[in-house]
Amino acid sequence: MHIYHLAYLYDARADMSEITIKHLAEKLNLATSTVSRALNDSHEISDKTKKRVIELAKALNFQPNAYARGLREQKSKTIGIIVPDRVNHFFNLVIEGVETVCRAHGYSLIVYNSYEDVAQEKKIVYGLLGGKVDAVVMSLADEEKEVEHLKWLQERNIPIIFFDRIAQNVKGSKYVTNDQEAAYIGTKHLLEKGCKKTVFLGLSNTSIVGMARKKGFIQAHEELEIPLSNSSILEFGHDDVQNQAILEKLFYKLDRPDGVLAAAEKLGLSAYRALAKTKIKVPNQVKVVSFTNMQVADLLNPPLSTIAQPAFDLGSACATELIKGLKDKKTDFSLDKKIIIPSVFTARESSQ
Amino acid sequence: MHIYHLAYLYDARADMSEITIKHLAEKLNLATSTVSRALNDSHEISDKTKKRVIELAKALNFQPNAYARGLREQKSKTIGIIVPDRVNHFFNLVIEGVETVCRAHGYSLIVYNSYEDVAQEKKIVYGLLGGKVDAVVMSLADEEKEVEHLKWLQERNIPIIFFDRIAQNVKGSKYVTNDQEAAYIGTKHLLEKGCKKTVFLGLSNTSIVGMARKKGFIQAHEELEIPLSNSSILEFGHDDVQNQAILEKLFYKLDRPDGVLAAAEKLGLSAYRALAKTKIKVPNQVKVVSFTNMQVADLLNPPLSTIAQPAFDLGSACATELIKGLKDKKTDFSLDKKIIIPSVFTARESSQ
DNA sequence: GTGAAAGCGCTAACAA
DNA sequence: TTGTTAGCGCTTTCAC
Repeated sequence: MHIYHLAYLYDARADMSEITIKHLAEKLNLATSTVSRALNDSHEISDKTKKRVIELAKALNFQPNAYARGLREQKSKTIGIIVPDRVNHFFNLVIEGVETVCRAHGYSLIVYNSYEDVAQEKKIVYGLLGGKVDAVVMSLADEEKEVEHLKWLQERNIPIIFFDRIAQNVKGSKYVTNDQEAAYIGTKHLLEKGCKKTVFLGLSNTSIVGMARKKGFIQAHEELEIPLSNSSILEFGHDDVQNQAILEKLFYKLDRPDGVLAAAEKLGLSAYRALAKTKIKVPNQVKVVSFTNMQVADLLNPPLSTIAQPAFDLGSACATELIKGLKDKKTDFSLDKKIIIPSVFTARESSQ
Repeated sequence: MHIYHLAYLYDARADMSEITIKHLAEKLNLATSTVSRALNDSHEISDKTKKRVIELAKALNFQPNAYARGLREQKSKTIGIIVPDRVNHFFNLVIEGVETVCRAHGYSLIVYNSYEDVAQEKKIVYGLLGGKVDAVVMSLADEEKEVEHLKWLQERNIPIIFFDRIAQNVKGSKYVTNDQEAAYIGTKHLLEKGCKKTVFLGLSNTSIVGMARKKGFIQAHEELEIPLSNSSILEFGHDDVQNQAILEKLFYKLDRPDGVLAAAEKLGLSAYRALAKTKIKVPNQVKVVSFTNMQVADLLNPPLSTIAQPAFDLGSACATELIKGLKDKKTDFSLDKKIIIPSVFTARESSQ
């Protein structure tokens, strides 16, 4: 009775569950090792056997168990990407670039979201040690306070490639855009168009990206010998409503700025909303240049000049180096180098 | 002092690639099974031993090997989500909703992108059989031509929950928004605002979502007894440039439409661009309602009325049901049911 | 050209 | 309460 019950379960399992190499081997009267070799196109297996094996595998839709293979091989053919904000369009484009290269080389990609939180980032990184990924592409969660978890990962021979918010105190390949130069170009645009009072809108985190952009803003003023007051560099938090309120106040003032460089998309939009809301007709008198990747900058009126990062290219460049290195196994990923990919500045003038 | 001891142990293992349960067991003079049980907080292990084990594990930053565990347990504590377009903002919000619930329950999430391509989707699904995920949340790649791969997955006891572009011929839980109703409301808005000649802009795929929106458009006209000509239902491909050209032509005509319902964000934007480009001053005479999740609709002029899907909620609802079912192991995921979460219609009027 | 057997790291049934 | 052992599915020596 008990036996029948078990037999029944076994049969049910046999049809319903997964096909393994062992099942194939039994059906074909071969050893599992032979089947494995045949499926991996080993040269020591006869063409005839290979054909038999592959045919049956296809017919039964055999899929190798990723975990068994990963355990045995000690690698996963998977790379991980850690971004600070999964919903952000910029990072999505980077991810798409990475994924495209991965797919082309038979790698899988797992996306992790650090929510701009170092604690979360650490959790992700240490979890990665479970062998889930062979390598990591990442943009830091926030200000670079802690790096032990990154060094730890590298010591475990899991290479890291950094992009955008790169680490300063960890060696490795770093892919960035020309943030300072781009901010410089954007600011010069404002100044050359006649802006007399420009402001820089930055997020209050001390991210390397924000710093670079601020430097570019200052650099342009210095070069054109235009004095900058303290009130020209503004810092904002993450609360959009509050930010907009501050900006509205700014634009209501009589000595309001006539040129704005926004170092983040959300700040550019907040500035734009604040301008739109000012009842006195200032919008057209204030030029805005914003770092952004949004697809609708050309639809706004007055138009928003933009600095767009080459996100997709950034991602595919990272992945290309990574996978190449993973394959030849000779690459030294701790080599410190920086690759700069230029942003695209688009000036848009009001038609009115 | 104790700490120093642990640090010493750490150094001793520093060159070894990874810490395993076996390493811990040796250091502690315990069996691997004891260590395993201690780490999993088994009740049959003494508190003292537990403490010793957990302390060392922490000090060495032990991380269990995900592949070994997955292989042994035959489950991965991971769920997969398959979306047609990873870069699309709507799907990103859904993903965020799913991820939030997953994290809260200790599940990992892997995102797969089908690129709106059924062949790609099949590849993903069959690859999933490798045991990488315990369950799947998905929105179909395209028109529902093929479903064997989905049924296959279900037969392998991997539950699927559908959302947005749901399957008609596969049983299961289906989470959707009220597309027909939302389109109906949007269209009625246009008609009540006095539009005499309305057009529906849809993508030419036959997705269930597009169909429902089209139905809503027609329903509103029928209800208000306003006749619809053939030329009122327009279908577009995926080439934005070409779409915009077609729309420009449309708006240049003397008998141009004065109301537009766009069933996809990209079409709404193309229509908007086309309107902005027409030299004759038509923009303000044409009202546009678009399905969209973009964050800047309020910045446009003339304003764009929008129908936004509750993407995050959709995602978290799917994940909640899924994980609950995975946990109690009693849920029948082949039960056919539909959960409708309402969209949000926002009417925006021109201030001019 | 093919088979037998070991072992990747983990958990659980069974022993003690 | 702890130890011994088997085995998840796969690849890879080492035999033959």
